[in-house]
Amino acid sequence: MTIRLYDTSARQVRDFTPLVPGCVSIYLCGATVQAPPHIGHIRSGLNFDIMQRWFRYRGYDVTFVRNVTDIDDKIIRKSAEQGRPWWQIAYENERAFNDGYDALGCLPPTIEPRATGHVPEMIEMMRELIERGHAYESEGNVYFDVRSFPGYLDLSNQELENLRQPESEGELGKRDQRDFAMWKAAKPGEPSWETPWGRGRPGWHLECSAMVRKYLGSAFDIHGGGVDLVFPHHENEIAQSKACGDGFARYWAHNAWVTMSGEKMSKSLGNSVLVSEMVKQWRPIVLRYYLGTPHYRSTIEYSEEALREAESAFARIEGFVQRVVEKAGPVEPAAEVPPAFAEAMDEDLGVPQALAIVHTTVRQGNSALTADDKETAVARLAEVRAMLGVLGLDPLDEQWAGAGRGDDLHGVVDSLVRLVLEQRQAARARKDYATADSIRDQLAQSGLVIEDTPSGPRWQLSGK
RNA sequence: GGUGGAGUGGCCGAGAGGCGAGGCAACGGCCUGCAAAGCCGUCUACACGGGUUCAAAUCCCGUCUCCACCUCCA
Repeated sequence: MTIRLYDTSARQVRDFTPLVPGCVSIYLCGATVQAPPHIGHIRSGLNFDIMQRWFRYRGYDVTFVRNVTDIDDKIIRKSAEQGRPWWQIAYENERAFNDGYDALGCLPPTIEPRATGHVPEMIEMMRELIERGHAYESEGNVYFDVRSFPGYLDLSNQELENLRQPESEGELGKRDQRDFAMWKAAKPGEPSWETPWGRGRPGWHLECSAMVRKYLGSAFDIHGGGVDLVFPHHENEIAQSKACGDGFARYWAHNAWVTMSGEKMSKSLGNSVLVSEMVKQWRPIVLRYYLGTPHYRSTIEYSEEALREAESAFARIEGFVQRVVEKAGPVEPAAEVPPAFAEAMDEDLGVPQALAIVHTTVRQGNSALTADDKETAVARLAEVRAMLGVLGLDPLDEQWAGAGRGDDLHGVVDSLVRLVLEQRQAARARKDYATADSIRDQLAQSGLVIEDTPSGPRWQLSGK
């Protein structure tokens, strides 16, 4: 019954005990909105969406914060290149991210705070850190003194001495080259905010520390993000927050990425597959199945073939759902998922094993359907719907309603197809199979798959 | 150089000392006028070399290959 999670800082799976009984607070590092999302970005959102859903299923009251970092070097550079305000570029991409999350059925976070909306909180934090001797101002920049904080690099298990010496690029006045900027002095023409140390803008890490404190308090349960954030981003967050006296995150969860030909998909490598392109080629629910069902700590190697497999595998589940509903009418999800499914999910969100239970249940349901055992088939479907609901993959859930289904047209097409199928049934009755097959072929050309079942023919779109 | 991760059958993808996840594909069977869908069955694998053990994909030692992070990153 206890949920267990792999904790990056402990480097092992740990029992999850919430800070406040019955509640779980999650902070996920969301997007730096300097470009539209590729499927790797959305995978991260998806992994934590499933985490959120599982905690809810287990009865927790979930507070889920997913931030938007809407100011950074690249946004500023693009703004200059395109001659458009920084906030246009940031907001445009923020919308693209949200479109992606929505398309793949991610539940909205409790709040989605933006970095630039929290400058006063950042200033307050810097003031505290300077007072406590963990930070210093230099030429309008505010740097964190990494040697002043003994726990620095504990999360990534590194030694300060082993870090490669970073190149000092425009970051002058550092006491140690490994000190990082919390605040950057404004250069001419750059967006800037007023502070006690002059005008400037946030560095990359401060916004998360400030927003965590504002929305989740000085200590909270789970901090998530992609593995590539472990260092420097999360180390620097820890340094800032803990040096202020905050307890900060109690568990660290990091998702693996999506690779392309073995290499990490990333904007800078130019091997990105944009979500907006993917949803044109694949049904969103199939994309969700593909990106959401491997374990969150396993790399996904992108391939068209794997996507086609996901499509077939999901069609199998979906076919079962449809056949039961056609035969028995609407079926509500069961109140509880099968115990084996729950066990798998409890153990560090074992979605792949949990999915095996879904498939096994589908097979049992299909057998019941063949045996005309309606009661068992309905019971299995109720379980399947409950399990798919936790994974966000229930095709009957209203979140997917209308997606590619064309509600109004469906009825019209259905009656037209039935008319044609009556002709075919008549042909079959008089054993005129040439005509019957020809009708089936023509319907196939129109994109319809015909199946003859003991209770009559049924049709569906071939893309489903 | 430091730190973390990976190598599983035709393919994808779990597992982490015994009781063979699951899916896709293929093949055979049942069903079907033929199909489709479904069901049953077949193919039974853990990078390499040693070791521990009654028993190793799993633990230990060594080797190889790949990936990631080391101040842009989900």
